[in-house]
This record gives sequence, C-alpha cells and structure tokens, in this order.
Amino acid sequence: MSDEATILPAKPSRRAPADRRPASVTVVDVARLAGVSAITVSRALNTPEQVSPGTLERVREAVRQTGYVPNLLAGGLRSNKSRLVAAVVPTIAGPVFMETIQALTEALAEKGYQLILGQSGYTDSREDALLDALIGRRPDGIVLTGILHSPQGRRRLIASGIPVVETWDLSDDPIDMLVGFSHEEIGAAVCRFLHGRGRRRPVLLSGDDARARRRNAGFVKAARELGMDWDAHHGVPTRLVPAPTTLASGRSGTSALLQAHPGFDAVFCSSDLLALGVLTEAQARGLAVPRDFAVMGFGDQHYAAALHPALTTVRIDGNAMGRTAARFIVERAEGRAVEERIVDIGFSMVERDSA
Amino acid sequence: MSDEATILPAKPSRRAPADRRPASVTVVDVARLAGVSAITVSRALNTPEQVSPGTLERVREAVRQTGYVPNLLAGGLRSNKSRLVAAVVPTIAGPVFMETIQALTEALAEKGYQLILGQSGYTDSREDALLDALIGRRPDGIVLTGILHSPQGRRRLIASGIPVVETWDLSDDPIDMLVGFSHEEIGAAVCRFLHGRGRRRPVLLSGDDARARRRNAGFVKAARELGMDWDAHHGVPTRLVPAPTTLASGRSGTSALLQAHPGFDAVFCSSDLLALGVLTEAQARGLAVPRDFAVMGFGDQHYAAALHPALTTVRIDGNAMGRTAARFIVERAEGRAVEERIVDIGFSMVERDSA
DNA sequence: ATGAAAGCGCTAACAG
DNA sequence: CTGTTAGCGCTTTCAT
Repeated sequence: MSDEATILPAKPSRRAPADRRPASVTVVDVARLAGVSAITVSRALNTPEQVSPGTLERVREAVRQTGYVPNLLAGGLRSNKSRLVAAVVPTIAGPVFMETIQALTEALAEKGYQLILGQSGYTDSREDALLDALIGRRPDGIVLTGILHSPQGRRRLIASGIPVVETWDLSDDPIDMLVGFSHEEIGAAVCRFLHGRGRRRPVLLSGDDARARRRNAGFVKAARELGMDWDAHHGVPTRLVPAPTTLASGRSGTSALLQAHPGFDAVFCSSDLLALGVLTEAQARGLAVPRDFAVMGFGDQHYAAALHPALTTVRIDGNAMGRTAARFIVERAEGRAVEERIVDIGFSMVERDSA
Repeated sequence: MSDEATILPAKPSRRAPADRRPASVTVVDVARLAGVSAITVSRALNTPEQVSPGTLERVREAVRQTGYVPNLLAGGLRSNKSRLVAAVVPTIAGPVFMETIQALTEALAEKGYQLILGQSGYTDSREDALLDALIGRRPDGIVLTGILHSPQGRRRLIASGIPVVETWDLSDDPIDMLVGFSHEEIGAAVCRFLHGRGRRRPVLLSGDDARARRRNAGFVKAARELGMDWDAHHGVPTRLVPAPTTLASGRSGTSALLQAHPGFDAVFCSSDLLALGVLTEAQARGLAVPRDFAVMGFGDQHYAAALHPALTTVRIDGNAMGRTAARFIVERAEGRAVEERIVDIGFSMVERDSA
C-alpha cells in the first residue's frame, strides 16, 4: 500500500501490562480507521451535531467494523460524570421496593445511566463499608430506599457532595432531595377509614421496622381521638413480627392476636403479604372476612386485587417514586437546578372487599 | 517552613476543569499528609502486607483525617479490573430471580465487588443497547439470568472477552460458564410425581416464556409415556398466559381450563404465583384442593409452605445459583482458572398438601 | 468543524 | 519496604 506511512505503527509502550484481557478497541483505533482524530470520534458519539454528516458516517462505519464499545470508566474519570447511579435498599428480597427499583432502572436507562445496587441489610453495621464502596464509583447520584441511615453515613454522604435522593419517607431535614409520603398520615387515614366502616375494635399486625411503626403510631393516635382504643390494657393491641414480613408471620400473628385479644373486628397489616397471611389463617380456621373481621394491607401489590376476598389496602405509587428520583438525579447531573427538592407523592386508599 | 521545597506547590494545571464537584481528596493528598508517596498509599489500601506496620498506621490515620474514598473508576481504568459485575434480568419485578440476584449481590460484596443491573425486558429489541451500556463499564464479569439472548448479543458478549455466566438454564453450548438446571427434567419429574399420586388427567397452566415451555415439553413427553395424555384433542391440555405470571392470570387461567377441559385432576403451574391463583380460584368456587384436583407450583417461594393448603412445588436453589455464579466470576477475575465451568445444580420436589 | 496537548486518579512496571 | 515514572482511554481546553 502506498499510504502505509500515514498509519503510524503503534509505538510499543515502554512496559506491556501483564495479564490484560485481549486489548480492546479504543477511540484511537476507530479514529485511525475513519481517518480522523480521536477527539472527533468522541464528538461523533457524544455530540453528533458538532460533526459534519460525512465525517459522522465514516466514524459510525468504523465503529461498526471494529465493534468499538466506549470505555465508560475512562470517560467518567476524565469528565467527572460516571453516568452511574447507586441505589441502596435494605434487601431486594422484599417485594415492596421492587417497583421503585424497577422504575428507577428503566427511567435511568432511558437517559443513558445505569444503576448499581447495594444491599444494606436491616442492620447499620456494614452500612459504612457499603457507602464507601458505592461512593468510590463516583456515581452521579445516590438513591436511598427505605433506609434509616446512621449519623456517620449521613455525614459521609454529605461530604461526598454526591446528589442524594431519599425515598419512601418524609423527613424534616433531608440530606438533599426527597420523594416520599407520610407514614403517620397513612396510619391515621386507615384508622378513619375503618371507623367509617363501623369498625370499633381494631388491632395492628406489623413488621418490626421504623416506617411501619410510624404508621402504627398514626393509627393509634387517630384511634384514641375516635374512641377506638378498646382494649383496657393496650388501647390498640399490637403484634410485632420480624421484618421482613412473610405470609407465615401473618398466619402466626393472627393466631396470637386471636388468642390474646379476642373480639377484634379489624386488622391493619404493615404489608399486603402479612394481610394475605391473615386471610389464609382466617380461611384455615373457617373465619369469614370481612364478616368476622376486616383486613387491610399496605402496598397494593399486584396480587392484592385478585385475592379472595379482594384486599382493601393502601396504594403507594412506587413507579412514580422511582421515576421522580431518576428525574431529580438526571437534572442535577446535567447541571440544571432542581426547583422542588421535596415531593410528597401521597398515597391512596384502595377499597375492595376485605374491609 | 524549612522543607517547603520538598513539598512541591501544586503546579497550577494549564486549564481548570469547569463545573466539577468539590474536588475530592486523592491519593496524593493522603500521601502528602502521611509523608509517603502515592503508590505507598495505594499499597497500604490494596496490599497492606507489602507495607511496614508503622507506615500503614500513618497512612490509615491520614485516610481517616481526610475522609479519602478511593476513586474506583481511576483504579479500574489503570488496573483493568473494575470490580464491577453486570447482571442482566428480564425484569426485577418477577420474584423468581430475586433470590439469585440477592445472593449474587451479597457474595460479590463480600469480595469487594459491586453489581450493576440491567433489565432486558421480555423482548430482544433493546438487548443490544443494554449490552453495550454494560460492556462499556468493563465489568469483570456478566451474569445472564433467565435470558435467551439474540445471536448478535451472543457474539458481542464473546467478542468483549468478559467472563460470562449463564444461569437458570442448561445449554449445549454455553457462551462461557454456566450454572443451571434442566427444565425438561423438571417437567418429567413433576409428571411422574403426579402419576405416583394416582393422578391421570393433568393440565398445564403456564406463563408464555421459553423456559416454562421447556418444562411443559418435558411434562408432555413423560405424560405420553405414562399414558396420561387423556384429552382426545389435546393430549395434555395446556393454557398459556402472558409472562410474567400473576395471581390474576392464575385465576382466569383456572376458569378457562375448568370450562374447556372439565374433569382434570391435576394442574402443573409454571410459577408458585400462578398456583396461588389456582388455589384462590378453587376456594372462591368452593372446590377443594387436593380433593377435586391437585396443584403444583414452581419455585418454592417463601410463601409456598404457609399457604392453605401448603403448596407442593419444585424447589430451585436460587441462593446457591447466585453464590456459584459469584464464585465463578471472582475466580476468573483473580486469574485462577475455573475448573468446572458447567454446573447442574438440580432441583428438588417439595411435597406438601396441595398434591 | 476539526485537531493537539494535557491530565482525570490511580496502579503496573521497574529500580533501588 | 518504598519511590519514580509512565500511561490506562477518554474528554477538556485551547487553537485553528
């Protein structure tokens, strides 16, 4: 070939890295093939409007031929934009946060961001290590889902300067941005709803976690105001089961309540799964819902409507929460100021047959 | 200070990057504070056994004081080890893969790896874009969960040179490594189990996805051999519902089967959720399980044992699958050769009351 | 519209 | 055990 001199032989680097994977294609390879400089390749891919149509086509062809996939680690390092968002959940095994995580993942993918996942467990112990591991990736944002973090964690997060969105809760002083709802209000609303249905002797069956306890508190307060604290010793009898809740703990909890506080006419559960447990135990004992007692769940999982009887529950728009969190972070990452940084997405009562 | 010359004033960089976040602490800052070089800080953190105890302590103290969190993008770029693993799932909304993903996340976190998540949806269309986005992060491994990928996707994956683990399935020619089980065998085993229980007129209620269809095929084949293809027109009547399966489609599917193929004495469902739908519909109609017909699920979700009647189902050890996948990838990433690259983790029948 | 040079923060390679 | 130097692959800045 006559023009081989224009294609400089790769200058052998002083030291060859040891156990690397087959050296992958880089911008330079693509640039060489397209007959342009590296930066032009970069622009063709990131800001095509800055490149002439002809060049654009040649670059794209070169990308196709080489199978080039940009190294986002390198790009992220230089541009200080990782296009990575970290999400922290207690555990993905609980179905409660799944809708939020799914919406988040989708909404972010649409904008070219990926999600990296961290499980904090229900304990604070490894939380610090987890946060460091995530912060180390220099994500463009961190989404905290249903988490009560330690004070150190808070400080570390603030110090990192990374945009943070807290979800699934409302707080007086959020770290940064927030999209959630009031658990106290839900408890109160459920109590009033049951009162309106003529129920006067409610009990609580609840997972032992902070947010559920706040719903319980809201319920108890409203019950007192409405004169529904019927049990001499306990006001509103409450049975706590370990978090995360299960169908099994719903059944055993029901048995325990039936024994310790007979005569209740309504159960408010901290999750739909728990409510399904109550329904199951009632059925196994030949009790009829809602005739013998009403049952209310929380979460409006997809199966709630199809249960028999159909479950009356509280709907949280996890999808909206995830999408809003994604929007917040993307706007921040793109330099736009987020006007509203605190959003109460509320909740709604879903009236069906069980109450 | 007399030795200020030894600490070179930071040479003002030729150009100050524009809209960066508050410049974070770097190895150099820590090194300066600890009175050592950058590489020593790096070693103190990554290979502490190569550093003398005294130095180690000073570095650690400096890290503490500065709040230094290593930039893993930079480290990954240089070392060609991202300590990132990508997982591809159809959707995280289906509870089936959650156990696998959770185990994967945990096992990886223990080894200092993080998981990045991609949802392929149940369609192949965006699969290529998704793969590129993930490959761009240069993960140390990719875990494919319950996915039948397009030929291009396969090629791209192979070309990337990244270790791949396929899960939830067995395949004749895996891309790379594999940990799964045989869906055909499960179908056959379930059929034989029902036959052993005296059932002779089975039907299939199944989500419309590739793996479920393979279980069905295994079932139908065994049924033919056992003379259980009782329906004149259909052999083993089959009702397909859209994937992902739901409780509601379990109920409606049951209704449809009851109408179109009355007289069946067993239902094999492609998921526990579907089975729960069958149980629910039966209960709503006053039918008794297993008296009127037996019900079998698939997956052994945590709630299966607590249902009424307790659900007989097929257990898949998602936890083991996730941990094995993690082990494969970590071993590869650490340069060790993986001896066994194909593992059949099998399955087990869980006999309970519904069949 | 395109290019040259520099450097993001870290660690591999080599040297003591 | 510790340090010097270079460079991973990309994009920012400045220049044309």
